[in-house]
Parts: sequence; structure tokens; C-alpha cells
Amino acid sequence: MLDDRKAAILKAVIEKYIETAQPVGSAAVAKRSDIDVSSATVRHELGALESEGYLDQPHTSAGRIPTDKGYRFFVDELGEPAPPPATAKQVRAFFNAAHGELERMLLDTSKLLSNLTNLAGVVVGGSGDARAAADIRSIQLVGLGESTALMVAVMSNGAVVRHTLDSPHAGDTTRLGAATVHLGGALDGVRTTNLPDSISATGDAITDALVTSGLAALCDSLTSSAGVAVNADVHVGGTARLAEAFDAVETVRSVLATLEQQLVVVSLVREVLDRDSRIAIGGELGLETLSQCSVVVAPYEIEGEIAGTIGVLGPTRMDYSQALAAVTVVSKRLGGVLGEGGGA
Amino acid sequence: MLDDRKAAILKAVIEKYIETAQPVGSAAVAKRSDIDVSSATVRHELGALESEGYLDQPHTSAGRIPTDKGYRFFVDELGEPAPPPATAKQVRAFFNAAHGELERMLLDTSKLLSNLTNLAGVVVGGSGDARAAADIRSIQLVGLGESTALMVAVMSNGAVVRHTLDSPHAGDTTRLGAATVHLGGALDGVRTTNLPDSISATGDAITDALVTSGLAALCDSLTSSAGVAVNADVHVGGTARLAEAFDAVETVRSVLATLEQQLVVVSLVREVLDRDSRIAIGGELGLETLSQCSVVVAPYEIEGEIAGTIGVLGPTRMDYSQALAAVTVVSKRLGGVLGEGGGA
DNA sequence: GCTGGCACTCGGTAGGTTGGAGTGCCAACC
DNA sequence: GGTTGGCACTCCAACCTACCGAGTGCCAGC
Repeated sequence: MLDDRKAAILKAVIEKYIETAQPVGSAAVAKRSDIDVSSATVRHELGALESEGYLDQPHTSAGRIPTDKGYRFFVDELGEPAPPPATAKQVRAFFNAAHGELERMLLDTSKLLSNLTNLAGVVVGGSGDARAAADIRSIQLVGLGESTALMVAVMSNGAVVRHTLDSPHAGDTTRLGAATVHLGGALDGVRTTNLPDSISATGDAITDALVTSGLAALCDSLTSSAGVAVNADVHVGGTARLAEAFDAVETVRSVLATLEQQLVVVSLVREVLDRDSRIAIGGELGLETLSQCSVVVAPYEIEGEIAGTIGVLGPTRMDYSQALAAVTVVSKRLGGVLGEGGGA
Repeated sequence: MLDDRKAAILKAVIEKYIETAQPVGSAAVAKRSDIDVSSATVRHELGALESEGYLDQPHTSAGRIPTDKGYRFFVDELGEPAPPPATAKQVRAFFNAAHGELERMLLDTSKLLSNLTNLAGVVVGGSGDARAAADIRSIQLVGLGESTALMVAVMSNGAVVRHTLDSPHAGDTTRLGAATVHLGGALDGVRTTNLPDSISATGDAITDALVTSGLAALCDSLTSSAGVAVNADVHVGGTARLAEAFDAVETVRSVLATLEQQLVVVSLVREVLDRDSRIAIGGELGLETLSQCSVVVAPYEIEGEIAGTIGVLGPTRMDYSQALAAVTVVSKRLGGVLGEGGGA
């Protein structure tokens, strides 16, 4: 598609632009050691690259800046990421010190990603496309008021899901206990992907009603976390760094506002993975408000199964190489740590 | 301290400044219907107010802008807030539609506050100064791996706290079950403020060890949420609106970065309430990065006990009256809804 | 003590100039 | 034919300047 020289020049322009955030001129490209033609020739090629849509020119007497298409070519040429030692070290230190809650860990991981890349970090627990692959370890109904109870379930990966349920019998401690026992018997060890539609009767109508409500609550909280993703486990860290990444205040505002909508973040991440890709650039995200952003994502696996997704979000002129390296190494280590702690 | 006329003029300046964000001149003040002296007289008073520290002048030929001290006087004069009907309506609609998870509800409440005031909304669950006043409804140990278990406790207010614990016996399902039962017997219905230091022995050393770890985990998760506040239930919504509130990008960045530190947010809110106040202005916050911000807070009560704090954060030139009204009405309704659902 | 008048200050804006970075094109060269 | 240095051209950004107007402080008069 592009001959070697064009590709080299495009790469040079993009690297320079990522570094300086300024339009890149032919002289700056020609100066590079891996380009040994004159600036006039570079100019000629730049013109060609522009008419092919890889570059853009803000105005006549300015240098070129990459288009989404230019970035796309650039990242497709990117080889396997090699995380710089400093990054690797920081990641190792983080996961050695890590302990405790799943949720807190995911939140901290989003901050780690942000620190490593100087972008916003995103962690989506409970998977992107498949449902969270986990077994139920415990399920329980706890009465809260006369007509309100709470369903609390613990998964083998350490996740705790909960959902309130309204029932006229929520004050009936005995029956709640019976329902809890019955639910536990029927669901303990069951994969969340394999939930039964109903549970055998106990002989007591009220208990059965509670059991049914409990199962419904569980299904609700699982589908709403993997399906519509209302309750999905979304953590976004380091949003402050976005304030510096864009100079237009309005852009900052709309990007932040978009990131606050967990649903949007989840589908964003999922769509990229659905496309079997790791990187989405600008318009590829399909969101007007994020047209100046790119994301780099990676799924993390616990014992071979996709358990969630991490990623970073920043301006299209981010350091893709660094971002890809960080996301990759963190996803590996995160899966490892979660697997050893809670997966066995 | 200030005679009536000075107070009226100060009030006029502040209201105008809140509205326009521009330095206010003597003519603009004199034009107001409640000021019936000439601009020359106003100028004289403005000079006096400035030398007393209530106002500041960016440069010689500019109008005046309020200082922190000026805002302080202004808010102290503020009467009881009367929420505009639109606000009241929106709040009612929100709480009528509200349902489900405590955490989700708190997060949504922070967004509600943000929408009402056009500032960032803050909700701190689990109280500000006293520990969360709630009874334990259920406590459970769930094995996750060979050496990891999860303590999950449900409170009467619907909060779920959890904490991992490492123990060589975490794989011993039988003993975990025994420990769960024993813990439940000892702690069910106990107030979190009244936790025992230790729990009577069961006769089995391993079970006892698990019981002790479980209690420790519970104490940990409670103190770390009410004490050091590492895990405190902090929700900040509408941060995007801050991007517009300040014109300096650097300010936006540092404010956002500060808000990401949950610990800081918790202590911020707590300190204001400790001072028995509702509003803290600029320097009163004691944080360099927030010197251009103010917060307006209110505790919310569930059945007469302080259960948490809500508030808004924005630039010092926020609409204090509106903010106070919104925070007040939301805190009342929030406490009411939580009480009826989960407090009885 | 209040007021209108007045000289003064100073920041922001509009217009005009300049410098430089960068381009496109072309003729010459290999 | 591809590559190169040269050159005229464009256009932004920075700078300067003048100026306008908002706002002040002060003062004399009511």
C-alpha cells in the first residue's frame, strides 16, 4: 500500500508529532537519521501522503499532522510492545504490594495504568463480551426491613454482587434462612453462565417465593453487569491527566462527561475487543465526543478465561507504543495475581 | 461589624460577581434598586471594604472581586435556603424512581447534586466523624482459594463490607462454616460502634483462629472505612462540570487530581462538619490545590443518626444559595429513602 | 455626608508590521 | 525518472502601537 519510504516518512511524522504536539515540517523529517533524502523529496512524499489521507495540513504554511487513518497505519505497523524496564519494575512493585479487595484492586489498577502512561486508566471488571466466568461460592438473603431484603452472592473470583429485593416476607427471618440454605444448595459451585431457570420447590410456598426472588435478583445483578452493564464494575482513574492532554476546555469537559457514563465506557471497551483489536483511534470509537481520543485495551484472563478488560484512554496523539506495552504487561500481571488469590 | 449599607454593597458585589465572573464596578452596584446612593458613594464604601479585606482589586482600573473573607460574610448572612420549585421537583422525581443498591444510589445521588447545582457532587457514605451507625445483620466467611477467604458482612443500612483474609485453613470448608456460624451468633445485631475485642472460644483451635481473623477483618474494614477511610464509600459525580468552572487548565487538573484521592475528600468533608459548619470557602479548606474552591456540605441522617455526608464542590464564586438549598433538600430526602428501605 | 465632575490609570482590543517556518514548483543534475 | 537546491509565495504568530473605555480616587460644592 505504501512503499517503504513513504511508510518511514509517515512514521517519522507521527513520532515527531506525538513528541511535540506541533505540526511537523519536511525539514524535521529529513533531519532524522533513518531518512536520507532531502527535505524537497520529503515534501513531495508528504504531499502524496496528504492526498492519500494519511496526513493533514492545518493551513498552507504549516507542517503536517496525522489523520486517524495515519495513526491507524502507524499502529498496525507497531511490533510487539517491549515495556521499558522502569515500567516493568513499577508494575511488579505494584502487584507485589497489592492485596485485599477485588474492587479496590481494580480501582488501583486503573490508577496504575494512568501513572504508567500519563493517560486515563480504565478497568472493566466482569468481562467485556462473555459473562464473567466464575463460580458461585456463596449466596445469601439478608433481611433489612419489613419488606426489603438483600441478596448477596460471592463469586470464586472474589467478586461480590448484591441486589435488593422487595418481598412482603422479608421480615420473616426463619423463612429467609430456609431460602438461603436452599439457594446455597442449589447454586453453590454453579457457573454463572449456567444458572438454572428455576429451583426445585421446598414445599413451603413462602420460602419458595423468597427463593425465586433471590434467584431473580442474582440473575438481575449478573445480567445487568455483563449484559446491559448497568452495574458493571467500571473504574476510571487518572482523569485529571486528560485536562492537560487537550487544550480546548470544551473538549476536556465533554470527554470527562462521557467517561462518567459507565455504560458508555463498557460498550466502548467491548466494541474494540469485539473487533478483535487492541486499539481504536478517534472516529473509530464511534462517539462524537471522543473523536479526539484513542483507546488501547487488553483483556485479562484468570486461569485462561477472559475475566475483564483494562485499557487507557487519551488523545489520539498518545504514545501508542508505551500505552500498548503498559496495558499488555498490566493485563498479564493482573490476571496472574487475581488467579492466584481467588481463582483456585 | 459592617453597617447596613456596607453589607448591602458587599452583597451586591458578590451577587453580581457570582453572576458574571467579572470584576464589579461601582456603577453596576449603584444601579441596583436596593442601593440608592450614587456611584461615588459606592466607590467610597468599596474602598473601605477593600481595606477591611472583604474585597480585592485585580488592578487599579478594574472593579472589585470578593475575597474569601467577603464570601464568608456573605454566606453567614444567608438565610435558610428555600429551594426553587424546579429543584424540589427534580429531587422528588429522582427519589421516587430510586431503587436498588446502596452504592449505586449514593453514586447517582452525587450525580443528582451535580445536576442540580452545576458543580461537582460528593457523597460520602459511612459517616464523617462518628462511625457508621448500623447494626450487623449478617457476617460470613467464604473460602476463595487454599489460603484465601473473604469476610462479607451486611449492615442494617444495606451496606456490604468485605475484606480478604489469608489463613492456612481457608480451604477447610467445614471449619469456615463453623466459624461463620459462631461469628454470626456473636455479632448479629451488634452495633458497629460496639464491637467486642474478642469472641469466646469454640473449643476448636483452628475454628477459633478463623473466627479471630474474621473479626479482625471486620474491624479492619470498618475502621479503614470510618477511621483512616481507605475504603470509605466515596462517590464524586459531575467532575466534568469543573472543567468549565475554571479557566486555567492547570487549576482544573490539580482540582481533579485532588478529588481522585478519596482520603482527601473524606477528610475535607469531615473537617467542615467538625467545625460545625456547612460551608468552607477557599483557603478555609486548608488545601493549596483547592484554594479556589468552596464546598457546601450537609450530613444525612437515617432514623436520627448521622449516616453520611453529601456536598458539592465548585469554584469560590459558586451560587451558595442554590448549593445550600440543593444540598439541604437532598440530604433530607436521601436519609428518608434510606431509612425507609433499609433502616427498620 | 452625599454628589457630580474631573483627571488619571491601566487593561484589552484592533490594526499594522515583521519574521520565520513551511510549502509548492521548477530547473538542473545524476 | 527520481532527486535536489533554489526560490517565490503564503500564512501564522509574535510584537508593537495607539486607542478606547471602564473604573478609580479625589475634590469642590451642595
